[in-house]
Amino acid sequence: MGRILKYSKQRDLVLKTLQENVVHPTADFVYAKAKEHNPNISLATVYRNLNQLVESGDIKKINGLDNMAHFDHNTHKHFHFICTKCGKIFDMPYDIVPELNTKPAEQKGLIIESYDISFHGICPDCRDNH
Amino acid sequence: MGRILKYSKQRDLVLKTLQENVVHPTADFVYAKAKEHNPNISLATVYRNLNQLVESGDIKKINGLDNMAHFDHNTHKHFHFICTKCGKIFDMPYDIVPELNTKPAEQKGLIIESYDISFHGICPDCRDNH
DNA sequence: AACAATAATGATAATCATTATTAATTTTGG
DNA sequence: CCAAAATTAATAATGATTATCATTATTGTT
Repeated sequence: MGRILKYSKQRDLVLKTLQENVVHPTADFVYAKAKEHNPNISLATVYRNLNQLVESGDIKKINGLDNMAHFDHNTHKHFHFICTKCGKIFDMPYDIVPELNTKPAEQKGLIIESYDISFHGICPDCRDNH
Repeated sequence: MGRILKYSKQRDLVLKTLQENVVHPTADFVYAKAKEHNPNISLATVYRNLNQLVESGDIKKINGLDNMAHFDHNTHKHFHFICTKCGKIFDMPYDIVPELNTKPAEQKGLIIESYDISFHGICPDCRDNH
């Protein structure tokens, strides 16, 4: 079981930093932003708290975009669109995908509990600015 | 542009190793298997050739499962099911997902070029062997 | 308010997957 | 066979993330 969490200003700051940034930042970005409010905060503390917040379900981790983990304060079910030019991440509504036919999976004996979708393409900025 | 590829026994071995293993192995696994046929092959050579084969479209790279890249000799369009217990990866047919409604994305100015879906759940083995 | 138990921090070392470097070898076309 | 260029093996380097550890902060209880 996870150990009992005690309050900490740093964890609070990490969470607020994530919530105040619409982007889907990396640990490094959160570290830089958090430092503006607490110059003494350590990178390890940011990593530790991000992981704890993921563990507790307060935020989500996004893997596989580049070689860094990104973090998302939006815990509602949704998907992501990643621009293949600039790498920025956009949210996509959950209902873009209709009900799936899980029969083929069930026939194989697979029990589907969830699914993630990542869309790839070009964002408005990269389309317009050539 | 990519440079001209010359034949190499090692690249051949890496590709064959991938094709002969139904699993979706990591570079480490390919390295271990390839070593059985060529004990002198280097890990860097395996990485280099895996990346070249991805580049040339002969294989695909799967990111975001764990902290390691997995490789897939199946270049047909398909999705993946990852068992949350054992981590094994299973193929899912492409037609499990019906046509998507891309209107919401287009209204935001996003141009969708492709999408990946990863299913998560329990595989038959992990379900049966409790 | 002081105490004891334990979680959290900051600083930094360690880890681990992947990539870069480089001298020697292999491939390929002429 | 030759020369140009790609490939290799071995290993160092990189970069994100995690572990370690002495010190500090939090929390519940006297």
